[in-house]
Amino acid sequence: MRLSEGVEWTVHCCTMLAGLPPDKAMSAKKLAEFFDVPPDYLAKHMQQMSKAGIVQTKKGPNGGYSLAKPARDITLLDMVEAIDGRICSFKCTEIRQRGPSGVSPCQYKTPCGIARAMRKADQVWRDELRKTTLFDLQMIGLTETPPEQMNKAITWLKGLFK
Amino acid sequence: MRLSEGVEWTVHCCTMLAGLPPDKAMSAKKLAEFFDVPPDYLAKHMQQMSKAGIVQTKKGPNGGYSLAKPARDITLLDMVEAIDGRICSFKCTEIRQRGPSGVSPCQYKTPCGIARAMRKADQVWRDELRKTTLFDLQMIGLTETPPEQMNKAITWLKGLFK
DNA sequence: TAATAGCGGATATATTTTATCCGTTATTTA
DNA sequence: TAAATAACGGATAAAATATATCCGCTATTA
Ligand code: SF4
Ligand code: SF4
Repeated sequence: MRLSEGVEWTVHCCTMLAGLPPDKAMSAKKLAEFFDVPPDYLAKHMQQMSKAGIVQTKKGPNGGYSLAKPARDITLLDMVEAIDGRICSFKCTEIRQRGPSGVSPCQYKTPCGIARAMRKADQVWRDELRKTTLFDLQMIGLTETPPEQMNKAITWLKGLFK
Repeated sequence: MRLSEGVEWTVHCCTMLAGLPPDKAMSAKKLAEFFDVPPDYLAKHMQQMSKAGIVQTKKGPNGGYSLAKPARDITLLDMVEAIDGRICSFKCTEIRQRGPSGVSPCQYKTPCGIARAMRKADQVWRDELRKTTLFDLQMIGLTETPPEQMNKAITWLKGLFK
């Protein structure tokens, strides 16, 4: 019951992209360098973000990733689901149909109470994630990032786009 | 991001125990037989339920598991946490401290916005699971279980306690 | 035309989940 | 009192999943 670490990576990447000058893109390689994570693996994750329509891509030199839409229109749920999918965290293996008391599948009309409660909880979890947008995260980052880190990051970015 | 199947098993087992005649217990072996799951593995899970104080145990012949408290006082969350633990589904690896912009750990005073939003979502998920009790599940089971299955189950249980 | 960059598929490695086994202690029944 | 039952804990083993790398391909830019 744990989110893949790719979620942490890609959300950070999107926050980075949200702060980029307009019309600028950042390659997976550079993102990986900035966050000190495995470049090829991060690239895989970013490709999922691309397929999910969260980021857009540009090939070739000076290409890379940029947001596909305004940060206000990208929710934390969008990013989580792009990496970890939309399937409910509870997977019913229908054990009620097995064993000495099992009867034919057609007699089970509805998902049982257990599955319903689990799905409801999964739903409220997703609803909560939907409330936070990338814009929110960007604002929090801008106000809470230690000044020293902010300066270092800006310097590093200037070197990138010089 | 998936709950272990032990959750499904043990919740079913607890529902079974909730329906048992008072002063009766059911062994892991019998529970496994009823639900057609691996006996040793189910036993491991039931031991976790025991450690969590959800079920009580009795050794020796005619021993086994029974509820440690009224079904109304056992929540779905209790059972989920007994198996899958209480740690938040989002694990932050502190990548903000790495790479060319990282600064010393003491400069990060609060968990960042990402971690906070994730923990909040985790919280509402647990809050929702807390709303359903074993008693609720028992009632739903009693009203929704197909009659044929109910009869088979009762017959099987009579054989057990004859 | 050379270098860059995303993409998809194949593969390797690590970690976690699932499952089994065994020796121990406690309890009941015969 | 002996034999059977059952929980418990620890040690593995097997399977599945998550993590990570690599390669050839196409598109784009300078
Ligand atoms: S009773 Fe619910 S959780 Fe159990 S097997 Fe059926 S659908 Fe799954
Ligand atoms: S910014 Fe948040 S998610 Fe990212 S490393 Fe720090 S605490 Fe973790």
